[in-house]
Amino acid sequence: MAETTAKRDQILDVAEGMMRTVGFNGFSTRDVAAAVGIKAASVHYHFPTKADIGVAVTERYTHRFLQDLGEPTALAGDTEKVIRLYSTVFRRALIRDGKLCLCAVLGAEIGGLPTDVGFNTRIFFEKNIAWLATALASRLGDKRAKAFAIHILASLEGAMIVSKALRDDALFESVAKTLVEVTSRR
Amino acid sequence: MAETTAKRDQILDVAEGMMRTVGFNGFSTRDVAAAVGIKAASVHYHFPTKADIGVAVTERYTHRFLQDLGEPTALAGDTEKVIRLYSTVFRRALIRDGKLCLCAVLGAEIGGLPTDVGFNTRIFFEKNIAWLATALASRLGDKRAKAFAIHILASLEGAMIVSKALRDDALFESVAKTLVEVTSRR
DNA sequence: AGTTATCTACCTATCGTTAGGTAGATTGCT
DNA sequence: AGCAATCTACCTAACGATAGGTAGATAACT
Repeated sequence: MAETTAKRDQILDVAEGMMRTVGFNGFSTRDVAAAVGIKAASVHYHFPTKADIGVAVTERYTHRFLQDLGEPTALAGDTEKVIRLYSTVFRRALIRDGKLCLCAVLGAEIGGLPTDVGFNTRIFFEKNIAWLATALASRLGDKRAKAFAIHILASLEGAMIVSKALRDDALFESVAKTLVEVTSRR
Repeated sequence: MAETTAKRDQILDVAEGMMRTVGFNGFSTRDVAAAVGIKAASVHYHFPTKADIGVAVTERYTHRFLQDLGEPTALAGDTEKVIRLYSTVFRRALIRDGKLCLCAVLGAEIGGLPTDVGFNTRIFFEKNIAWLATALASRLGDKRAKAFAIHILASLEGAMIVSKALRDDALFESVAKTLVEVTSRR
């Protein structure tokens, strides 16, 4: 049962990678199949439709992302620490994987996604705003925490896109740094 | 000569709209054709390949965008005014058109674009960073101006995506407002 | 033997693109 | 001014390739 799901996970890994570089409409199930070393028909054994792959990828991504973040209350509302932690999780995606945040890509093409995949994209954003708002609330207050939460999320998602497009990691770092400076000194 | 180019422009208008909602790989030349009331083959009379449409759309978009911004030196380095003007141009795209910035979408799926279209996407970002940096330089100094420029561009691009995905214009406004607060009070 | 995972082989729909043609406007030549 | 040549802007029809997806045989593991 441990090794049985290997191919299924491989499919998700490959599909996630492709979604994060070319978008949901930029690859085919055959591309995924070729990358994991099986035939296209076999992909459909694990996931009946391409949309199902999208749903599974987004669910797993959101779950992992929040797991990486940990408990929002663990940082005692320290704005700088929150931004540093949050930036680190994004940085891993961009610099280690060389890929954008899945939901930055999906959010950009949201009008062209299967309904369920679009829905999961929204869930990701909602959960992340909630996480950030909770993490910041104890010192900033609910209203200001919410505004900062959206700002942090938006800046880093945008920074990833610009940074990746211009192939310059320093741009992402610049945004992360400015974010700390500008929100801590208040 | 005035009416002759109507269809060509219509094609660009429709294609831009589609690129900004479903991404470059989310629509077909037939979709464009149907929307302008001609056949797919006739689209290729005006633009040999789909990539050519992408190139023309990105060129026109970048040109218009910079034209809307005007001269960067006209704002005398006033950070608040720069952000307000810049936000307004983005707001028009999001709230009036109900669509994302073209290059936010293209930047997100840059790995899946024809080379020339990806190239033009980069040009857009470069020119916008340059515009913002120039607009801010006289009061902030070159280094800080560059950092702020990237931050403003990234935040607003990201804000559009999150705002559109969650169908809540207030999120964009919140980022624009926070941006002013956080960068003016320095 | 039964389940799980994969295969071959195929289907239908659509993709971007091309070929070949046509009606009507424009141009160049006499 | 008349007429042939050319151009513009579209058309129908079809191309080969690829999309997502399905049915049924086959292999592998327990």
